[in-house]
Order: sequence, then structure tokens, then C-alpha cells
Amino acid sequence: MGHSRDIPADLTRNQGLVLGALTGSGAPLSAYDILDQLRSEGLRAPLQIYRALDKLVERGLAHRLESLNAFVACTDAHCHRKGLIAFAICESCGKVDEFADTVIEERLAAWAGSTGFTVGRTTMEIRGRCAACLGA
Amino acid sequence: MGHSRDIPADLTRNQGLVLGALTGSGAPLSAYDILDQLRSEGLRAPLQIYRALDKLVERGLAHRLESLNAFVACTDAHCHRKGLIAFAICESCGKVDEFADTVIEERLAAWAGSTGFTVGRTTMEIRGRCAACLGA
DNA sequence: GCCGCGGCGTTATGCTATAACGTAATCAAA
DNA sequence: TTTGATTACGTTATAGCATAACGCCGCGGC
Ligand SMILES: [Zn+2]
Ligand SMILES: [Zn+2]
Ligand SMILES: [Zn+2]
Ligand SMILES: [Zn+2]
Repeated sequence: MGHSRDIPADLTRNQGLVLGALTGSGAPLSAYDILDQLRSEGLRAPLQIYRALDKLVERGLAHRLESLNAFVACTDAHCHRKGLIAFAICESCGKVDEFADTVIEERLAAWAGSTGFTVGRTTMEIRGRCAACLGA
Repeated sequence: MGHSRDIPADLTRNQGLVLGALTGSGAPLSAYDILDQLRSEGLRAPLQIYRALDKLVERGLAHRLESLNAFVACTDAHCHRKGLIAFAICESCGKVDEFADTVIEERLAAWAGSTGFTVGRTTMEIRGRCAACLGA
């Protein structure tokens, strides 16, 4: 079992608030969702959220889910933020499961090698239903 | 080498126009890009484009690229639209390469089996530079 | 005829993201 | 200590992506 990631102390106030909102949510949040939650803290403009998100994503503390236009806090204590990360997104409850698979990564590297493509960022997102929701 | 896909005859006028725009482009197009191209054909509203795109994507004739909020015509003559499709997107020239990898698909199925997750749609998008652009 | 269905056109609206401007705090070099 | 570079911040305005809701029309089956 993974323990939850330590929160760095050097976050700015806005960054801390945004990360807190993400961490406290059981599902991905859009920037505007986050903004709504943080109006009580004095935040008013989307840009305040986006700027904080940029930094958090850059540091691997949060991830952007392209297929949802939304964000989640990173749940991986062991920092596999290097390399490919896959996300399994439950369309029923919103829960997001984050995992890495070196075989897939190798497979991708092999394809890239054979075609001369230089890989930058890779996004992999699986939509479906989690075990809990399937049982219910 | 793949031959290019036959265009089904039963497309509506709008669907045909939209698919034509995508096919004629060397890079992904947003719905609004397409709309701008088709104003000369009498199309005026985003919804006309989105409705056509919905049908084209549903039939596997076009694909949505989540990381770009844009669309491409399917370039695969052999209809691997069943199963996982990966896209390699060149950030320099915009070219999109579409491919399938059964090993990755199996890997994903294995992960799903072990966690009880039921896989629906999967999106896999690789950003980087294509061989041609790297040479230049 | 009549109905159901799918596509169409239009207007209005909502959601997502960034541009452009100026301010303030911090830190290091000069 | 002044200077300049850097980084975050706050605000307003705007750009870009997507859908709701309405009514109309044409076509097939019954
Ligand atoms: Zn993570
Ligand atoms: Zn679930
Ligand atoms: Zn395809
Ligand atoms: Zn290229």
C-alpha cells in the first residue's frame, strides 16, 4: 500500500489552496470547480487557479486529465511522474486510479525507435467503471 | 503501405463536407477551424460541425484528439477502430500518426483484470517530433 | 394519412483557457 | 544600498471549445 505524498512546504498560498482542493476531492476537478471552492478564500479569477495548476503539474503534484479537461492530485507516493503514467477514470463515481506500466512504456519506445518519432509527453486515459461501482 | 480509406456514400451533405475538410488537412482541425473552412459552403453554426463530427467519430471515420481538442480523419484502411488506437502527434508539423499495438492492449486488459476495472474507451496520445521534423 | 425518427438550422448560453496590463516581494550582483 | 532579474500575484478583457433548447423538414413504416 502506498502512503500519501508529503505536501511540500514551499508552495505559495494559492498553490497550497488549489492542491488542498484537489486532495480533498474524491474526483477530478475543473479549474472552475476549484475556483468555486476557493472563492471563500478570496480567489476570484480563473487565472489564479490556472497559474497555480501550472506549477503543481510542473512539479508532478497534480495531473491534468485531457479527456476531462480536469485535474487531480497525484496519488503516487513513489513519484513515477518520470515516465508514462496511465489513468483509469471511473465514469460512474469519478474515482481516478493512477498507475505505471514499464512494458507499455517499452512498447512505445520501440514504436518510436522504429519510426524515428521523438517522444515527449504521453497521455493515457482509460474510461470505464471501477470494481466498486460494478459491484453496486 | 496502407491505401486510403473509401468514403462511404451514405454520408449526409454536412458529414461529407466535414470529413472532406479533415481529409484535406495535413493536421488536426478544431471544430471552429472546420467551420471557417466551410462557411463558403453555407455552414454557419458550430453545432452543424459538432453534429457531423459526432457521427463521423461514432462510425470510426474520424477521431477526436483529446489533448488538442481537435479532430483528424481516420487514416487506417483496415479499420482498427475496434480496440485501442494510439496517436503520435508531431508538435512541430502537426502530422498525426495512428497506430495500434496489441501488446499494449493486452497489458491494459491485464491491469484491468487484476483490479476489477471495466475498460470502456481508451485514449492514448503521444506528443513529440516526427522523423521528418527532426531531420530538418 | 399519420407517426416516429434523424438530420437540419438558428439563437442563446455555458464552460475552458489565455492575453495583456500593472503591482509587489525576493534575491543577488554591483 | 541601489539596481536589475525573477517570480508570484490581482484584475479585466477576450479567445476558444462545446452544448441546450427550440422548431422545421424529409423520409420510412404502418
Ligand atoms: Zn502522479
Ligand atoms: Zn466507480
Ligand atoms: Zn482510425
Ligand atoms: Zn513533424
